[in-house]
Amino acid sequence: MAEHDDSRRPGRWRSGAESKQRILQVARELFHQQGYGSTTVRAIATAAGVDPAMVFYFFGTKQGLFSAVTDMSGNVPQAIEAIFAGDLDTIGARIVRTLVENLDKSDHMPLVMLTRSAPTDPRSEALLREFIDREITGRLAALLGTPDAALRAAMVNVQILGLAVARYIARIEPIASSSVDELVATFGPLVQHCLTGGTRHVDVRELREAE
Amino acid sequence: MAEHDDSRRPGRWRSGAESKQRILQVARELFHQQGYGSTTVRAIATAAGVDPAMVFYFFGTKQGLFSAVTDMSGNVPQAIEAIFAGDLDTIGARIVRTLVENLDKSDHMPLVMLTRSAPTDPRSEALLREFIDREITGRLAALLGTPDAALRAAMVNVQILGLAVARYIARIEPIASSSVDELVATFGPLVQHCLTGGTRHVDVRELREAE
DNA sequence: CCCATTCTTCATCGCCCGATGAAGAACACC
DNA sequence: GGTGTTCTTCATCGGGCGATGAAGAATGGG
Repeated sequence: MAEHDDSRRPGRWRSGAESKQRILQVARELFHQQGYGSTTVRAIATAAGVDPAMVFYFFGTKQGLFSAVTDMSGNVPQAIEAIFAGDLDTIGARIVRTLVENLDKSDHMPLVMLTRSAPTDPRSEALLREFIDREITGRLAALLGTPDAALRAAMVNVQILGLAVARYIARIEPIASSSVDELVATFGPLVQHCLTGGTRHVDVRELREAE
Repeated sequence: MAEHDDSRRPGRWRSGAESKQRILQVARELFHQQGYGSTTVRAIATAAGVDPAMVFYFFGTKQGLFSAVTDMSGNVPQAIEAIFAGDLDTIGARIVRTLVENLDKSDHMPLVMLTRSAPTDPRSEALLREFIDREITGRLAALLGTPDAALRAAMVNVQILGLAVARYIARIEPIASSSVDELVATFGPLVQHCLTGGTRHVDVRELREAE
């Protein structure tokens, strides 16, 4: 991006759809890096080689652009689908691998974007909560079927959020510069333990009436 | 806060130190709730019943105020000290309890404040990283003394960050509305497992040459 | 009583923000 | 070749931001 000079004159330049795509792509990147509040429409427009007014022409408001960007209709649900396809014994590693691989691509995967925006933007906070509830907690709870499923899913959520923040936001070592395989080796078993590990402190009566 | 009306006239009103304290207190609260970028000096001043210029009079810049607020010279290190005082077998529960109790007080404890600000403020990101490195990773690594200590400490960091984000930022259920005891019961053993659990994938040779 | 110091207010500056509205340039169609 | 639609630019508005500087009011010391 950023080759937007050479004497632009008014009038039709690109197919419109192309400009829209450029804006979307740059917006994804900047929102991903800086979150909603700290990303300005003008910065997006400049980086996309486009007049700021075009952003409003295509998306109405800044929030409209953000909604278009955080819209989860891409292939992300597909990746999530693949997690729950395999067997339960190795789902921990699959969760960690899918998470880190998708986040490393830095392309879309709105989770980091939302996590970055949630602290300052109430809308993002709600979106993040809904996303996790729907795509993680819900599916995990359904998969497990045990009465402590909600609790186990919550533990996995903590792993996911902690991993995302440690690697991509706070950039804590050695998490930040570990390879995907190393992270899977470290946190895969941990997540697995959260889901299918010993009953820990769970009341036996609850388990009995569930099976 | 917010009773700042009744015909204020220019001149000396409070002891100065009192105004400074009011500003600090309100700033702590707002930074804690909204992070650095989304909290305005004007909002702090208004909430403290004070002219915005006073903030700059006392603290120079907005960043100066933030530094004063995030200064870790209070009793927080003391709370951390208590964690490492007890024995290693129950340190997991102590970590979780201390973390949640301090965060619930919402008074200072800059960890959430920094976590909220880190996504948008590079300074906060650095501060957060340094804080965790110094107060958590360093101490844990020294306490364990094993070659995989850094890795285990990193796992604990993920737990801490994940717990903080899930409970205080994304507000994911049932983490957000659990009691302290419930969280300790759930995550204490998990943290303990990270620190003193089975060797998992760790090479046996490394463990041998450490003991 | 005066004066220096400390605290407080006010007016304002310059900047960047999100957003609007009009006007112009390239195209498509007939 | 005119005509209407689509895309693009430009100028601008209103507003909030961080920050500054001067001036005014309470205080305390001599």
